[in-house]
Amino acid sequence: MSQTDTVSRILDAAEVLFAERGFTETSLRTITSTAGVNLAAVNYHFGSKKELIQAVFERFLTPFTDALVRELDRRVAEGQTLTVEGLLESLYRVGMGSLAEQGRDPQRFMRLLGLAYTQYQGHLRRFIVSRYGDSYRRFAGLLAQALPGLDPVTFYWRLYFMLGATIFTLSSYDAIEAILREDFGAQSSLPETLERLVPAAAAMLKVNAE
Amino acid sequence: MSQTDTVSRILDAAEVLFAERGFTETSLRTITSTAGVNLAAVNYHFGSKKELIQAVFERFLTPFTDALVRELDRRVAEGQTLTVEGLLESLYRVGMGSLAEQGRDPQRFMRLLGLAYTQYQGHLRRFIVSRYGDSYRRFAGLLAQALPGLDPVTFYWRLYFMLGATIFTLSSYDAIEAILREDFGAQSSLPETLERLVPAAAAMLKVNAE
DNA sequence: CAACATTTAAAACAGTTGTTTAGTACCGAG
DNA sequence: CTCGGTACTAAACAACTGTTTTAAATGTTG
Repeated sequence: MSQTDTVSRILDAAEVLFAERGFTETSLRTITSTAGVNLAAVNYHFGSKKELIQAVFERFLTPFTDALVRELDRRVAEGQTLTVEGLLESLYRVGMGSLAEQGRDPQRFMRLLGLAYTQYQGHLRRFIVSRYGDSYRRFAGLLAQALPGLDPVTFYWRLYFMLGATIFTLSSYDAIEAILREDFGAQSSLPETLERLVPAAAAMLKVNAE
Repeated sequence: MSQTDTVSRILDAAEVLFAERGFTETSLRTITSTAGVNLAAVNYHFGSKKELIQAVFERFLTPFTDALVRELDRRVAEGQTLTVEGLLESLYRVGMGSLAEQGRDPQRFMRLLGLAYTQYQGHLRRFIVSRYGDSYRRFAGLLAQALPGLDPVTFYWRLYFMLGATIFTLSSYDAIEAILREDFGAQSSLPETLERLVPAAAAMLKVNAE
């Protein structure tokens, strides 16, 4: 079993288990046994549980943010006028795309993002902000440009409202979808939900703007 | 030290610590030592840690939902026409009020609600749904009435978008407020944030309605 | 092939977890 | 005063936590 094999087997197992139960609720023994590797392999390859958690996030935040920034750069270079809806669509489409490429589950990604925000793990938030803050500000800046006439403080609160709606909904996607299917018999896919989210979030951002 | 004293001291400490760090990250020893009571008192009075968690939620969800339902009943009985904005205002005002009455911190309440949704505690979600599902449906029903012409599935997704924006934002209120204060020097209070949230959430709910 | 560094393995480590047990202090009723 | 039950406490319990150590296996390079 080569190194990359063990490392990625650990990451795969950790990603799934963390998303399912959270960080503290997932022991290294659970991770290594479902990954089929030795317990000590985690500390050997990653150093500590903390660093394993960060590695899990890094593995799918990096391709995502890279793809997002590339997409934004492309659209700006082409001289496109970027609307609020267009930017949200880019965000969601790139998110789906960059994950689907790797055969990764987008909902798992969202559950992890939700955990990163709510859990008591100072190191994680610090890690994410320091590593991906630039991409975040790039997106936020373009979104602010598409919303002229909005004072900055209001804009940023709404940005958080939007993030909340997105992360919260998608991280509980399975549960919500199950409830709606039971009550209305109507099943909806993740892309459909994002199609509902774009105009709703855009409307929220645009109140009193322009 | 009377029973009620010990019980409520435990609940007070648990509420603060759970909101701060989460459930698994808070040990019974931390709770009992900050409460100034014996370790075994938790299991004696509550049975288990699980039941302590539920008791913490019960203690402030019950007055909140009771007050909300009373308020909704009152407004319906008076024959008021309930708008989306009016309903959201009721929700937020009652939330603030019923907590302020008891001298409880509303943000802590929100952090706990956020945890209930994101943490891996099946028993908690089940407990909350079975205990407070009726009040939830009462509010959702009135909100749906205020949004005629919206198909039920779209309505429910938007309801979750709204919940997400609310819970996510308010549960990270301190962190967000700190960032905005640093970047813009503008400090905002919780009521101000709710005043921003009402029109934004209402706009999101109302897209294409009526 | 030999020598080296990398990787895996089993076992032990020290610390923490929630829970239980056994016993003590208390307090009002008979 | 004594009894019966409630409230509390100290101590121990067994299980589990992340991490480290020691040794064996493996692969790579000269």
